Amino acid sequence: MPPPPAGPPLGLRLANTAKAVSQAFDEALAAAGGSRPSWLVLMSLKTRPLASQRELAAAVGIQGATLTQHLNSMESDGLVTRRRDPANRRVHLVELTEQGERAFHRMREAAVTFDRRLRTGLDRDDVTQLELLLDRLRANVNG
Amino acid sequence: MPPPPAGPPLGLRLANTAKAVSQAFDEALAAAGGSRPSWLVLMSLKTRPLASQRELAAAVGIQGATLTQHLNSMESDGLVTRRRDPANRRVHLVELTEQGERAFHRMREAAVTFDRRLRTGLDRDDVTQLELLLDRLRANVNG
DNA sequence: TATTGTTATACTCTATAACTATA
DNA sequence: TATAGTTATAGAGTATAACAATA
Repeated sequence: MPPPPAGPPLGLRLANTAKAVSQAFDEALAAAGGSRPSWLVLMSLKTRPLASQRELAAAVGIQGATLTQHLNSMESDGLVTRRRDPANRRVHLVELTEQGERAFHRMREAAVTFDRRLRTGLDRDDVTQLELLLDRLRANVNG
Repeated sequence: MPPPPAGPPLGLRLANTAKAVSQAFDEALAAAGGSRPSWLVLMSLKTRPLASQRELAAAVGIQGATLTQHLNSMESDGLVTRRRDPANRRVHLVELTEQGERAFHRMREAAVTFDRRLRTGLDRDDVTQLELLLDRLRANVNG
């Protein structure tokens, strides 16, 4: 069994890289007038516009009550509206406003630009390899 | 120029993986009675025991005032002591107590065990490759 | 004046528990 | 009773600004 390699442990290196990348991404989103949670919410809504808030929270990876907080801000910022589903009045349908659509497009552009920057100097094989390795790390901690 | 690959963008995948891995690591540290900031502080202190708080904050990657908050908790938990440097009384020397030493060893063991789990099924080339790719991502956003 | 560190305060993201409305 | 969502509250981690102590 080989000894572990030198330098900081893998988990710490991953965390440090993710921190640096996430900060840069958050700055890019902020420059486009957004934030990470609002971006994740808008992206999920554009993917499945009719999701209930429960589905939406699960898609974003947060609790329902946490989602409510973000939706409150987004609604008071005029990005989304909530109305009851006539078919089941317990369910609130979340929909993008015109302004929400524009915000989504601005953030998407920022995200695409950021991802291009992130990939600089990586060819397709590098990206595939990296994604594969990341998936294996996740499997190792989730198992 | 090839189109970007399908699926979530690279930055999002990195963030998601890092979130899952970080949560698992935080749980492992918590089970050992620690937390991420206290682990980073203790690790930095063991590496350079005489660092001033400014150096320490920089090593951990946080602001000086933020470090003070963590040191306050750690001091009231009996893990560290602060005393003025006789040579320059502006500087506070941070030192581990006996209890701090024991906490460090518990957390280190948890971290080593975690890293072993994280590497499951990865050979040394995989790890090297992953570290290389992470470094390139970081360089891309820092540049 | 400059440097080191602390205190006061606040922000963001998150969570849990108790609640309301609906079924 | 069960489900969808909200409100109230709290906690962790972070930051900035104003301050005290020291040089």
